[in-house]
Amino acid sequence: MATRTYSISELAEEFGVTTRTIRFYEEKGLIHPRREGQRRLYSPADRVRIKLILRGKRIGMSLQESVELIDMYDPEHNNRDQLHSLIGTVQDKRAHLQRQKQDIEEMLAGLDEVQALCERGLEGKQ
Amino acid sequence: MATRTYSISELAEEFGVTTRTIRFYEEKGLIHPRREGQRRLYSPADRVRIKLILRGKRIGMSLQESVELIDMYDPEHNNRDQLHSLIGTVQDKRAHLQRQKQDIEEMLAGLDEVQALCERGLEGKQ
DNA sequence: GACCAAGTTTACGTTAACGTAAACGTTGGG
DNA sequence: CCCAACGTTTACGTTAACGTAAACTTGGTC
Repeated sequence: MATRTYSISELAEEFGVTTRTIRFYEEKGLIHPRREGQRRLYSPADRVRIKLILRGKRIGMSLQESVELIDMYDPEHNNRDQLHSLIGTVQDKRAHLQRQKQDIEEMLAGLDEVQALCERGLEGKQ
Repeated sequence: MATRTYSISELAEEFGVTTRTIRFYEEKGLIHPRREGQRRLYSPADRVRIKLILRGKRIGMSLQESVELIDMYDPEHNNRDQLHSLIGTVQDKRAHLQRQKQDIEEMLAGLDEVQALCERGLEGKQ
């Protein structure tokens, strides 16, 4: 089962970024595509990494933060101490994300308010 | 009822930022504190603006974006066209925020997974 | 009156995350 | 054979959001 690969422009278009961005992520050690001669060949795994990085960006994470989060998935952690400290990190990230989620919910509530005010304003002018 | 005011260092400490940051926000036109002689005096309204700006920052908004959102609350919009376009902007912001919220929920689900894996790992080593 | 803490202006420095441009390789089609 | 599309490296430029430092003022206090 020959695993699919992607070209750089293919991924750039899919994710709405430039090829420069994707090369930049490689420069920073965030991804490590294969090479075919000189050309980069991206695996589905590479593609997912990019996707996760961009997801992180959308909620204001730095590239480093995204990578740290992504790397929590792969099991380089073997012994008990590492597992414990990883669980600690997970708790921290969770707390951070929950705070962000609450911020967003407050903003959404604010938008509801604004919209209600707008509609009342329009009603008067009708 | 004499309304309370705040000094710059007071607010800086409350929000965990430097005074430089607060002055920078003023430089960019995000806040307009009164002056008493040379000193800046911040009103409760100023304080809230800073709070909202920092809330925006936490979810990755730029300062400009935060201000745009904050300014949606004050009614400078009088006529129907302005109200309609404001409602449109509200919809856009809402969509954006909902996307971010979903991103966060996905990440939280991912963290649950990681933690479960950790705990299974620890169980084996017990 | 000397001093200190808190505030002020001015100005240059810094970091992240790319943008932009130049100069070059390669490969499939007409 | 040529060129147009796609890719590559190298390198300098850019913007946002402050940090940092220097030099000055001001209000209280010992």
